[in-house]
Amino acid sequence: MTSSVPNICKSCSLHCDHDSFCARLTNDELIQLNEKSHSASMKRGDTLSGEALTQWPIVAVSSGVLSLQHLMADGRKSIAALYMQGDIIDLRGIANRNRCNLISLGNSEVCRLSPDIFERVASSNPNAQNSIWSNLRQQTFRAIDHSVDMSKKQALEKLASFIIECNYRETSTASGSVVTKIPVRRVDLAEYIGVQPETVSRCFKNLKDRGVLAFKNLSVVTIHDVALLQKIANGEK
Amino acid sequence: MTSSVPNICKSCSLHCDHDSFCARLTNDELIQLNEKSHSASMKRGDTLSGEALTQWPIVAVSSGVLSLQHLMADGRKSIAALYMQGDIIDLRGIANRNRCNLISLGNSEVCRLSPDIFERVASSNPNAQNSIWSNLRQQTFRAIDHSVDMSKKQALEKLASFIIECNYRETSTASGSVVTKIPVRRVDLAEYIGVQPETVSRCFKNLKDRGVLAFKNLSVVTIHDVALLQKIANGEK
DNA sequence: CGGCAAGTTGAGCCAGGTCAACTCCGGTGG
DNA sequence: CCACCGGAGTTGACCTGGCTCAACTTGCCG
Repeated sequence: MTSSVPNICKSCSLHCDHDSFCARLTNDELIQLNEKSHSASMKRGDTLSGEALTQWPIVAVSSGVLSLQHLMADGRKSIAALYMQGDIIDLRGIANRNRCNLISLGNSEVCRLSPDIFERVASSNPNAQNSIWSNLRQQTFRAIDHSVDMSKKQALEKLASFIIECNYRETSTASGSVVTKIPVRRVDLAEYIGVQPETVSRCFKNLKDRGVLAFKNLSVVTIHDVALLQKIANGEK
Repeated sequence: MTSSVPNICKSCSLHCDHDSFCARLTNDELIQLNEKSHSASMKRGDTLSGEALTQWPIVAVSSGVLSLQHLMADGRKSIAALYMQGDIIDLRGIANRNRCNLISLGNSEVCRLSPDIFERVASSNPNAQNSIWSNLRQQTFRAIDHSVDMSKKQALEKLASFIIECNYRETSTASGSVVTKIPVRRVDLAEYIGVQPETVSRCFKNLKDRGVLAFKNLSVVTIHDVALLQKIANGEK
């Protein structure tokens, strides 16, 4: 049996990107996993929830941005987490907790992995296991940092943190780049950092007026004063 | 070689509690891990940070409550996460992110595991690995839920969520018990839910006045109306 | 029975929520 | 090519929940 990379994986960032999960698999493992998995394109608003998540609770993000959304009884909506390229969303066991949906915030490519094969590969391939573990830990740290941001920071500080986070998480061609893409709409950003869209707008204006950053367009900003942005995010002045 | 459980483990909740990590180890594994680990008692304010965490980034909580604290530039302090009995705190890789400390909020017993042995056991014992994974996922979900609570809820709702979370995480003798221990001081609670101590006090008063709960003493409450508490936590009325 | 830390209560103030009006922009059809 | 439309983002005016600061009460330990 010749084992060659499945076609669909050849062009997938999860396979091409050196330190993501799929890149660590042997060809055989990749084939097995691929056979039992579904890859899918999603567009803004497409949702995975309920049944779909119970049966296929593991989703790998190849491109785009997904959000985990919670809905409160009175209709307040909030984005609990953002997932981007390389994240492996493992929602097994979340059913015990609050109901929530996985919603794409734009065009995105995902791969819905078979839990069985995923688990099997994870325990037989330590290299792959490390990758998963490290990604999961990163998600935990991100969630923890985010909850700190949400609990103590004020709006401007939250926005600054968010921009820095965007810059940091960008599939950084040149890391430390000062041109950063804001990969979500204003209203999604607002839901993620827990303020109103109006407030986001005002805070962006504030940063622009102070010369901290400039807009190329709505979704691309140039950071003129990284140090100051970091100070703001960290609560100085 | 006779393999018997190390003395120190015999009385440790991590070993006795059926579904926690240590309980899943073979005696040999337990002995190996124990040899290279330090167990320690901590009291209120005792801190693990910097060097100590870099070299020994994995801490298992046997009893008590630990907190992960972030400090902002202007002195605002905030508790990012609470760890209780059975949690395995794996801080490997957190150094890339914000500096933070692990601080005990009262008397607690911890076991600082050797990363090497921990990793080795995890990959050779799938049963143990499952336990670790599941705990880490729970931590992630908790952090995500918490960040939702922080970002969109108001003080009363946060407090209600916190009480429910306490009740849920209690090493529940009888689950669903309406008597719940608040395992932290008011000021720590306030830092965790991101409000001022004064506000915590006012919200507790509110819940008491409405008959939702009653105090046995400062740290033990009886929930008289679980349904209402849940509604409040979820933002109804 | 002090003495101190922890928690509570009160009064005033401000960051950000709310609501409404307005602008901007891309798509569509006459 | 322009007029129109609808959704996204912005701006302004007002209001309120929770922060602040200060005084007071309670509980715990020697």
